[in-house]
Amino acid sequence: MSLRHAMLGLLAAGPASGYDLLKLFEISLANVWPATQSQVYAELSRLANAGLVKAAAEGPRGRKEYAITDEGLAELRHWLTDVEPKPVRRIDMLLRVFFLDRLDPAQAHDYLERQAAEAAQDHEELLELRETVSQGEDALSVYGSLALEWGLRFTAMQREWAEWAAGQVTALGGRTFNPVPTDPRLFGSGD
Amino acid sequence: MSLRHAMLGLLAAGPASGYDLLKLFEISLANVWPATQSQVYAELSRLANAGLVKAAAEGPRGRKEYAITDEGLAELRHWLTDVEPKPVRRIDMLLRVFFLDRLDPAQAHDYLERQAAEAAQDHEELLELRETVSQGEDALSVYGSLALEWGLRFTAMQREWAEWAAGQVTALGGRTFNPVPTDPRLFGSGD
DNA sequence: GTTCGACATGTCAGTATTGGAATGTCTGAA
DNA sequence: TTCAGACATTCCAATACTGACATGTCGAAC
Repeated sequence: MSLRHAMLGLLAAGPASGYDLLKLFEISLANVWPATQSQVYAELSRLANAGLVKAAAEGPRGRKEYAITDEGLAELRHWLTDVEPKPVRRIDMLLRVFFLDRLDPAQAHDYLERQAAEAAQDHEELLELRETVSQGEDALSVYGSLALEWGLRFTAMQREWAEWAAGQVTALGGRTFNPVPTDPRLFGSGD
Repeated sequence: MSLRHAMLGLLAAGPASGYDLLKLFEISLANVWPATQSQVYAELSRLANAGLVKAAAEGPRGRKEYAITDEGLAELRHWLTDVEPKPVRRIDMLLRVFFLDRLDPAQAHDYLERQAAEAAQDHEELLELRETVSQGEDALSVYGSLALEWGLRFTAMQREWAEWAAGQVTALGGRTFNPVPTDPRLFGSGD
């Protein structure tokens, strides 16, 4: 239910329409929780239905502004203090690492070097983003900069790891492996 | 379509039943791509339907073993070499950081300290896992250890970041912020 | 000889996410 | 004046994932 709480979090800073929220998602939260139009509008209805937000004003072009309710604010605080965040569970980039033995060592090495390059580029982009954003003094910018620092550290770590792993693959060379055990000796010592 | 390719990757090491695959997911891939029973059996049918695997043998208790086909092997290699992995997009732990200004500074600090502790514990668990697994000499273990090293670096990074961020929040104290801009001056210089 | 637990597969309803289509309004620039 | 582009909402079909339910078999230990 993180989308729901992300929307409550944004609305906690002031009333907004679905359209506004969508822009806020794109500008501030794109790197931690992307959301599509259909998701935002649908969830806004559910939120209103649940009494966590209420219609606050109508504007031109059918614009509908919503404001967070006391109940919504309580729910947001509850989520922040009492519910532990769900850890990231699926990492496509790492999943593939398990199957790199199906490739030539040279191809496996390339894969890891590509990941290093990708991480380096992401790192650069975050540095640029920091320049763009550092003017802002609002809360989203201040706390957002903590998140940005996480991204910087993450991409740096990923780049270093991928370089290291590429080196390991080269060191391993084209050696072959014992079969993966799937019989009654399942997951024994591998000998 | 990562589940599909994860299954092809496992079947590339030898024939297996849905039940076998489920165990392999739990033991080897739980930290990078968890899968449930219903997912595995359903995907196995689709894979067979698409000609990427074929029924290889039947055993007691209705056991059905599948083997990867040449087409399946080609698809696996194509996925590994030509399709870039999808980056992780949703990070619940970081999303919450954006809304920490809705809490007392003390509570925000606690949140970050809890994340540090969580990361430290995950790090310990991975160290234990490394001891358990290091006996294995099969390919999943060898390449899996590259993935494990990623986890070790990731949890170390996360712990350090969270400690740092907790310190930042304390340094910021209880200061207040400018409102998040949502009006015509949208996302200006924040002044 | 029974019974418990591991082996083994299949189905279902509910939720989250994606991406696109459909529709219409207002404003500013050419 | 007209017309492109931003503003603004709603609905839909397809896919992915979760957690539970249903069903049955085999082997080993008691």
